[in-house]
Amino acid sequence: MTRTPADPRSDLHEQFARIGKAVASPKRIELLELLCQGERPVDALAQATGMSVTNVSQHLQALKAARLVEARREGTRIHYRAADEHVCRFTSELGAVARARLVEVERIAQEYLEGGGDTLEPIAREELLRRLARRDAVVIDVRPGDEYRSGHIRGAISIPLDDLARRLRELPKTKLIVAYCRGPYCVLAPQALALLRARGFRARRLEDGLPEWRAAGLPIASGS
Amino acid sequence: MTRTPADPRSDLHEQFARIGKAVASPKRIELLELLCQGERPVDALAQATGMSVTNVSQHLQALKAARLVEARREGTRIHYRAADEHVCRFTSELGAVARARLVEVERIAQEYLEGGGDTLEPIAREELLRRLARRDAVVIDVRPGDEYRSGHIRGAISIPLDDLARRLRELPKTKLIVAYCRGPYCVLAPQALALLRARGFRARRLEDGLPEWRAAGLPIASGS
DNA sequence: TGACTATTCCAGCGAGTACTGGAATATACT
DNA sequence: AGTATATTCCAGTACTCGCTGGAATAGTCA
Repeated sequence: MTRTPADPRSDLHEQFARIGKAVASPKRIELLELLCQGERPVDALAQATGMSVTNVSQHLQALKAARLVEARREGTRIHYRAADEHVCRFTSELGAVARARLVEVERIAQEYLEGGGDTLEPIAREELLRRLARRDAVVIDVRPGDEYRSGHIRGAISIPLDDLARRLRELPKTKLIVAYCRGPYCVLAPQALALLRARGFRARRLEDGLPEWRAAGLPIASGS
Repeated sequence: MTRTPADPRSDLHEQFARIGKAVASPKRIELLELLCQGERPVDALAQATGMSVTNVSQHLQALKAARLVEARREGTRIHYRAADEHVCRFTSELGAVARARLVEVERIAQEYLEGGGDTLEPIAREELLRRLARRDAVVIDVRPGDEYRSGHIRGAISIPLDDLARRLRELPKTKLIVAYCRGPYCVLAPQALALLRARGFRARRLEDGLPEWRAAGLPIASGS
C-alpha cells in the first residue's frame, strides 16, 4: 500500500489477484459454497463449518473486500450472501478445475462419499428436465429446509435428509426418484440414495447440485 | 505439512485452495494468460513480463505443482504451456468475475486502453461467425506471429501490429475489418483499430480475444 | 572433454496471512 | 437506562509467500 506501481497493466492483474487471493483459503471456499446455497448469519456459518465466530467474521470481511459477498443487517444479526450468480458459477468452476486437474480430488471424494457407493451414473440436467416435463420422475431436495426455501429446482419437493426415513410414504414406488443437494461433493444426496435403494425405490442422483443447475439457467423457484 | 487433518471434507477444500493459491498472485495470472496464447520457454516469459528469469521459473514451479501448466523439454529450452482448455477458461473466467465485481477494473482498463477510444461496440462472436460464412468481413489476428501459428481463428490472417502499417494494401476498403488479440484487456487490437480507422477503413474489434473464442468451442486453426 | 546456455535449486530477508482471545460496537429487550 | 446478543475490531504470534542473488544441473556445441 505504500508505493504505487503506476503501471496500469500490472494494476489490472493486481485486481484479478484480489479475486484469486479471496479463494486461496480452504475456509473461504467452504464459506462461499455455503453462501451459494442461500444467505446465512455469521454464527450459522461458524456452526456449519466448525470454525470460531471471530474467524468466520474475518474471512467474511476478506470476501466482502473482494466483493464476492454482501451483507444485510436484520436486527442484531447480519446475513451474508454471495454477491451474484457470477460468483457462484466461479466457485463451482474452481471445484471443477480442481477435479479435472488434481487427481487427489477424485481420491478424496471417493473416500468422503463412503467408498463411492454410487454405482449408477448421475442423471444429466437436461434429461431430468425432459422427465419432469412428462411427469416421469419425482425430484427431491434433501438439503435442510431453509436452503430449499431460499431457492430450489422448480417442481422439487423438500425432504431434508433427516426427515427422509419417516416420509418415505410420500414417494411413489413406480416412478424414478431423483435426489439432489449442494454440489458434486455434498454427502446428503448419496446418503439419501442409499436409504431409498435399501427400501426398494428406484433412485438416482442429479449431476452436481443446485448451484450448477442455476448456473445452467434452468428453472428455479423459491419459498415453500 | 506437519500434521494431517484426516477430515476428508476439509481435505477436499484444501485441494480446491491449491488452485486458488495458484491464482492468488498477479504475476502468475499474467503468466497463465500468456501461456493460454501458446507455449513459451522460460526466458521468453521473463522478457514478456519484465520479471527475472529466476522469479518466472519459481512461479512456473508453483503453477506446475497445481497442475495448471505443463512443461516440455526441447534441447536446452523448456517450453511451458497451459495444461488444458479448462485452465484457460478458468483464467478468463477469473478476469470476468473481477470485471463484474470490482469497479476498479473498468477504471483501470479505460486508462490502459488509451482513454477508451473504442467508441464502437465490439462485435459478438456469433455475428462474426455469420459474417465469415457469407464472406462479409476480414478477420485479422494482430498478435505476434508465433502466437498466431500456435492457434488462431479459422479464416483469420496474421498481421502482427508491428507490421500493420506497411501491410495496409492487403486489406479491402469495402469490407469490414475485424481485429482480435489476446483478450479483453489486450492493447494490440485497440491500437490496430485506431490505425485502421485513421486510414479510412471500417474496423471493429471482436469481443474478448482468442482464449474466449476457443472456450466457446468455435473453430480454431493452427500453423501458418 | 570443456565452454556455454537455459533453467532450476537453495538460503535468506522482508512482507503478508491465519488463527486466537480479549475489548469494543451496535441493536434488541425489559 | 441496563442487560444481553451478534458481530466486528484489535493486538500478538506462528507461519507462509515473494523476491533476490549465488550455486547447481542438464543439455548443446565445438
